[in-house]
Amino acid sequence: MVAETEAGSKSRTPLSRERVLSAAVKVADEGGIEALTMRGLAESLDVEAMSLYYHVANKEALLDGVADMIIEELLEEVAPLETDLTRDWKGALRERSLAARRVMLRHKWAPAVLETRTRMSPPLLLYFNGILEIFKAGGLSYDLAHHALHALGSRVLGFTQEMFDPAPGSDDEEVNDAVMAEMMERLPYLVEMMGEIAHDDGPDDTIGWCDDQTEFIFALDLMLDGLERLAAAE
Amino acid sequence: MVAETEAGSKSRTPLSRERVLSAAVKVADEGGIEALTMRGLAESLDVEAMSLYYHVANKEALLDGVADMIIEELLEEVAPLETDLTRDWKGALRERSLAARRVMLRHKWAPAVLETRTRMSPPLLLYFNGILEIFKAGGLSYDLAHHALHALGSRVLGFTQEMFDPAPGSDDEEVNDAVMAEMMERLPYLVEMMGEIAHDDGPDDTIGWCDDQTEFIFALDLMLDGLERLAAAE
DNA sequence: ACCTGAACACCGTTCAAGT
DNA sequence: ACCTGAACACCGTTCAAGT
Repeated sequence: MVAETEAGSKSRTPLSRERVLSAAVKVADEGGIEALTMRGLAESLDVEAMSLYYHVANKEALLDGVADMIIEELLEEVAPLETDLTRDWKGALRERSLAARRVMLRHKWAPAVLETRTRMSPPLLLYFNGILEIFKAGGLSYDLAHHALHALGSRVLGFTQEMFDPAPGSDDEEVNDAVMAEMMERLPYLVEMMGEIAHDDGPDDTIGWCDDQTEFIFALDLMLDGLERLAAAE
Repeated sequence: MVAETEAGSKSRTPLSRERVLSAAVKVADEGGIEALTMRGLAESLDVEAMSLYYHVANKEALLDGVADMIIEELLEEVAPLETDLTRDWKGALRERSLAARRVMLRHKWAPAVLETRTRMSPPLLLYFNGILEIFKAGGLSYDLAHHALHALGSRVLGFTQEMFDPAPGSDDEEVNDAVMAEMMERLPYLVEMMGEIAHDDGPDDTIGWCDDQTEFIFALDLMLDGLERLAAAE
């Protein structure tokens, strides 16, 4: 009787490290990183929690594996970009950073996870090697390239700490005059800035206040321009 | 009979929000952020875990409070620095960032906690207002100052993601030739860089590889110089 | 080789109750 | 007003046992 193959809960495709990690990414994508528990992950795979331990050592190792999944996706996103590095290393690195950012926007939980990983995994080494290739094509010394890697930091991986959510209590119209007056007094520059910037660039997104993409690019270009200048001076 | 005041475990000084938050910082300083549990914190205060909930709403609120404690320490560290902003805004901001970094080095767990806070607390607003004051003294427009805040990001708060620990398995001398050969082939730029940089700056720290302080300052100056150039062009 | 059940040592948190 | 005990719903993880 081999009929149980299609009988629903019985004999599902066997677990594997790959399947566990993919499922983990999916769980985090759908429910956020706090949804990624060993027990919840197991359930999403229609398996008992303890079965996972046969394929990953523990939760830390699971997160390490998940981080590598993201880096690999990043390598794929970046693969089709490689063209004439020698002609425009700055543009190449810019494109690469923006590609990385696209990946991170698909997995909003990923930056936080990557930041907690400390080990240097093979795919990450590969990724950094690719960035160094761009620097060398541009003629930077290894010394400058090394500093540049640190300086660009998480930006070459596609994320910056976005600092703060849209607004603390943006729905409270109850900013009474007393509070406002005190803010004017104690935080004059902040208040003035908010007044000035808010009008600036029209109603492009919901709040029209801080456009992450714009700020990401601003910082990226600021560093790339600075590096170019340093490279020229070497 | 008021003698129980000195009788040891009885009638200790009563809890308060301040005492809870200070104790929380101390626990994290001594045992790392993972030591900061409601139960552990309570024990350090010689109190039951549930007593904490009278002074903080929950653990998130506790972390919010702890983050504010750090920002306030930061404001104190930065207070004695204020001098002639108009003459040298870049230097002023540089000093401020380095002061902030000193605070973060005293509380190594703090950057990770601050990064998870989303709300804009009063002390944080005050801190940002101070930075804006510097930008304005330097003649930057609010538009540029706003971009600058985003670009400098966590650097004005004294931290950068230090990326990676000293080494993944730095104690294994077992890097056999096969592995090394494969690395040379797949990661030529990384291998070459490591060879070149390692010798560079002598045996200053243990590994002599990545000096966080140096990299922090490199990135900081890179951005400040870039901003200065943009400000001059405005 | 791969998966599981029962159990352990931890979490944060509620709620009714004590002083 | 401030603190507590007992209990609940969750964690990650071990270990001996199943197939």
